[in-house]
Amino acid sequence: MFDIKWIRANAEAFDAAVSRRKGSVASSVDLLAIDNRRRDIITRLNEAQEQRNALSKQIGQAKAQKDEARAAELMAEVARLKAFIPQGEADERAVEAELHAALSVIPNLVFDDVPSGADEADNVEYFGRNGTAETAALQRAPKPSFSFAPKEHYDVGVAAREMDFETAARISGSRFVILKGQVARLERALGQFMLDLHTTQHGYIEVQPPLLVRDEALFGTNQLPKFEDDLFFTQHGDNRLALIPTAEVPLTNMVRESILAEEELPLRLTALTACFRSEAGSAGRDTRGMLRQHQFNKVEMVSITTPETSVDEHERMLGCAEAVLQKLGLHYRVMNLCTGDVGFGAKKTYDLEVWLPGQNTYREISSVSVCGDFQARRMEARYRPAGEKQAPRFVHTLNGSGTAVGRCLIAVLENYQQEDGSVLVPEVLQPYMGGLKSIGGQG
RNA sequence: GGAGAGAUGGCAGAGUGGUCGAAUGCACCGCACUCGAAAUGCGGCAUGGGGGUGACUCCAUCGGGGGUUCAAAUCCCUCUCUCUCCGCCA
Repeated sequence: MFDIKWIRANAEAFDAAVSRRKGSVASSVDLLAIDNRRRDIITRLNEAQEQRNALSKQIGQAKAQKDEARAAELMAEVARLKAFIPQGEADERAVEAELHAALSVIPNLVFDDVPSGADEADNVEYFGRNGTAETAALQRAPKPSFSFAPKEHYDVGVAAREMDFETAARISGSRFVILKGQVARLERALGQFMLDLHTTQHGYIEVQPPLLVRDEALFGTNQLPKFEDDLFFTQHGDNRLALIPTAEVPLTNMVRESILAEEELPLRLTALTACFRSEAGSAGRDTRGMLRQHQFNKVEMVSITTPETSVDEHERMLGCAEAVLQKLGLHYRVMNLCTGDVGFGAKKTYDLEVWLPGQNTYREISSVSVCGDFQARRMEARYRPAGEKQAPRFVHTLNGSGTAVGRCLIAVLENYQQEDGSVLVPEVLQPYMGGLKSIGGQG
């Protein structure tokens, strides 16, 4: 959400930055035209209100002195203004709504170090600050090699038995899955492992948030008004609640309409929740297997920071997500998303793409974004800087998956599969699996 | 689901139609007193918007929205939320 005053003062910079965004048609000329109308209406309305207030005050004084004649005279005078004020108020409401609607659909401006590009093909691999392909490789597992042709996750022996799409479809339709037995337990182990890692090693506070949220919360994290079609809604009476598409929504909105003390920042929150997405517009894509589901589990991280620290926090959060894959021994790469691929609310996004040998490709498993004050403005989330009499400032918000549990399950199944259809359990998950070193083996 | 009460500044809490953006207390900041601190005294301390180079000034805001009135924290409608009691329930 943009500040119209900032656009007014930085019109050229705004237009230049907006033009880097694919398909964005916002122009400062149009916005400032609305703003000029708005200010004109406000100025005239304020003048009329000022007169009314002054006269009303005199009426009060006249009545206090029992001067009814004088009061009646003044009341007649102020009656003239009555014709204008309600109209002026209505005009102001209309033009404020118009401006708000126009500003609501403008995507965030990206940082200068976001590469220009049209789509994901133009994303640039990232090796960390001052990092290189060599230094990054030292921290990451290499691509696994196989003495047989690795299968896709749904064909790996144990998964073929315990991943049930047919039954799920009978109950709920396409893009749902039922996990059973050891595969279900492995999924649970992954979620527990990630949550424990972030809470004990990375300083995040564990949260169990609501999974159903209001429109206002969705506006705060930019799902509304532009991306309503991607959501599922529940209906009760005349009201609706949305099923969260990501825990980013409730976690980030925890600070909405509040003024935090600077000492409370950074505020780091994490949650393991189910996520629900309609996947409108992706019909026919990734239809086999559980890569793209209407419902999936995800561990989400959210950080609320001061403006000065958000960029560093972004790198830190990327490291938190990477730690998950490093400890699981999964090969991956990090992509700095180009202007055409960065999400609506982000100033910059890193995607973690895990290697899937069965598909012989990298697939997104985590997305880590820094949003600046974009969401904070939509939520009215501020903090009061330490020190004397400082005015509140908007916080900065960041969010990242750490990581998508369902997709991580796929990665484990494909990367740790054995020729006999069994799957080795990564060492860090074994405590969560009752010490099992492998699942789906004979006996 | 039924009945009732309520929502006021960072917090607590007055204020039931006119000079109220709002008493008082706490917290916080500054100054005085003090070797220093505590205590005490004095002063300051909401948010958003319009206008002005500026000192400054005007408008709006007492949970959200709408209305009555010359004038609304105060009256009416509505929504949201909180609390109490009853019922039901994981």
